[in-house]
Amino acid sequence: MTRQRLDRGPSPVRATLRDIAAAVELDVSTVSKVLNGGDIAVRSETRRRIIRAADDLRYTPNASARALKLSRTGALGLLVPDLSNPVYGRIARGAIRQAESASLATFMAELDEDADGDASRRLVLESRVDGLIVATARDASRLVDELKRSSLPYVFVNRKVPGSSRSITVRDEGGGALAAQTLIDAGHRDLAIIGGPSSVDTARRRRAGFEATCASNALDAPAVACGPYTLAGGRSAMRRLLEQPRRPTGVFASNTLSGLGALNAILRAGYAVPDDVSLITFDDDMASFTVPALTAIRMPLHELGARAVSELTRLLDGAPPRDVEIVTAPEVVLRDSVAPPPGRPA
Amino acid sequence: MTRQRLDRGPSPVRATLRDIAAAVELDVSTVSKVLNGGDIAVRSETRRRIIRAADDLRYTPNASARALKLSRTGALGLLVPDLSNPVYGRIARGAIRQAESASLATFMAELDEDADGDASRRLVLESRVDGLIVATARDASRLVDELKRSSLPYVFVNRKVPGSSRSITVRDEGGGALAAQTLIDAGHRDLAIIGGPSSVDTARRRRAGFEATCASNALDAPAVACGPYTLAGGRSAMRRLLEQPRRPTGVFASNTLSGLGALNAILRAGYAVPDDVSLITFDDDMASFTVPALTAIRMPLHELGARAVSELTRLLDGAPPRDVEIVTAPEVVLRDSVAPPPGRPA
DNA sequence: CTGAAAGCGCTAACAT
DNA sequence: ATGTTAGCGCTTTCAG
Repeated sequence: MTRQRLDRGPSPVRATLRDIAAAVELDVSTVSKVLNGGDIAVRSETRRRIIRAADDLRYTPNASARALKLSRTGALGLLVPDLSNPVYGRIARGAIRQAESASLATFMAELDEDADGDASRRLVLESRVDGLIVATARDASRLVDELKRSSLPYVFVNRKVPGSSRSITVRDEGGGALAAQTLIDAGHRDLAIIGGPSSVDTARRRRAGFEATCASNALDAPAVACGPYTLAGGRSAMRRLLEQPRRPTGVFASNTLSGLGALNAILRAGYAVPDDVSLITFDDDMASFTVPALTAIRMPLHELGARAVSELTRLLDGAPPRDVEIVTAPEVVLRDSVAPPPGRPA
Repeated sequence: MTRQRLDRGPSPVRATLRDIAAAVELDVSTVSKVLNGGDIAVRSETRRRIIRAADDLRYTPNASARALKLSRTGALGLLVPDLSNPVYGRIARGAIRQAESASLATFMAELDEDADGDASRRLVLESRVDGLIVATARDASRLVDELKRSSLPYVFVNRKVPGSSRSITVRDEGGGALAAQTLIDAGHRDLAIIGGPSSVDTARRRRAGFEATCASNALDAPAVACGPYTLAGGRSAMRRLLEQPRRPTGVFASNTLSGLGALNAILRAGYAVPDDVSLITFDDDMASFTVPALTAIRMPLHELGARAVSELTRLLDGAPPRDVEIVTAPEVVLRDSVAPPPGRPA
């Protein structure tokens, strides 16, 4: 049996190094060297011929072969809880683009509703990825165990994980603070916050920032109504706030859905926004669609995703993990839901 | 130089077939056979030992090696225009889950804003995927050329492509028809539609269904205002409709953003929804967040994504491509924006 | 400056 | 019932 590979016919589906080598009558190893590094000892005439042939044959290296040889796949995994949530969509966008500019392909998996994170775990067990970005709030301890065992680089995004310094976050405290300041600047002194579950660290940080700013402006502590970050959660939290003896005039809903729920509750209770109560919300996704359009705090989610990837590539290069807080300041997007409190027009 | 591989130490990062073979003192090929097919000629005692060892060593086959050998990667590519659009998020969800249940990993890339679809093209050129799902409205001819040349299976999702029978779609006509019927059932006779760009085939189909239902109910042809599927587009289309001599009492906005824009325009023009004009919109994503909450036509997007994957796997199995229309009927989600026309209470 | 050889982990046709 | 062999496409010493 000869070592010669059978002729694959006139139009090979995809050119390999061997095809190029044959075309220029050189060895595949030479071709490989030229096509990879740039600065190897090779006659420039030879180099030209090789490059030319590669071009003609539309050569692209086979990712599997390279991965097998190098133990590097050129791919990363991005794990999100829920793709139909635009917040994760925006984070994913940022990540995917950054990955592309680092020539990494992106596997995507949903981590919630995925029993034991099977899809994600397979990505690492089958060595499909060089690293993982975990953007889920849910407890993923099974997966994280697997990650530790496999010594695969990974980062968390938008959540701080105790005992693990590899979290990429945005300035949620700053966002909360900005919300408070915006209401205070409009003249409000009776503030309230619709918070999230205390188990969610972004929720805690937003609230902390809000409360700190109230304090530093010598206001009474704001009323607090917490609940799940859902439409219904925001609605019922808002109802509770409206029933308080001293009804707040400025309310911060610390999440998009909460904000929409809150608006809903206010309007249905017969109050006007912003005439009776001002409302400021978090994350900018649907805020412009309501009537009145909601003033909102916008976080640099796109950058968050991008940064997660660049931190991951740092790890791939051997750097030690670290926590990163995106310093880009949150912005307030002024729309129609914040005005001076009643009886105190601007 | 010996052919024996160097000892990798006590705790190999990831077990290979060779490790198992060593453990049970059999040949790797035997181990491979047992772990792959189930029904090969192997002593059941041997089989047990192998399975056991594989289990103990937590063996998972290396995807790159297998891909290289089999010319099958076990991965597919999902190309969407914009991940921050919840419509594509929902399609992606459905696709990813179905892929998982077919043991396929999912690469994700955005096709818009990606010069020449480079990321997507690399997926196919580098042989990273077994097939592609193209869920983008944009012209992707460069990519499609590449696909044809590479003879890689692919399907389009949510768009019919002329001269190509591999489109997975939902019943957009049915959705349009259902919108019309809903308004007609509420008593409306002066209908209008806010349509999309005529270059978008889903937009055309929604409109066709709407108009057909008007006709079959012996109504005058509805007023039509087309524009881009954006908030501003919907707003300005609606303004035009409101300025017409014979103002429509029932309006169908054939896209989510258009619907939001339309609501906006109506309210700002000083009309009430649904008292002065009823509004029904398309896609259910943000419709429940508005005040009043919008009645909407909900399409089976999740199923659309899932079906795209199952059609793709059919192609992978050698079946010829075909167009598929998801027969699951659109649903109307009744909320608060549709009521009988003014002067004709229920 | 270029080539020969070995091997990444896996599978499959062909022995034995 | 199990083993041998070859090779997928690539990179990387090491020799010439």
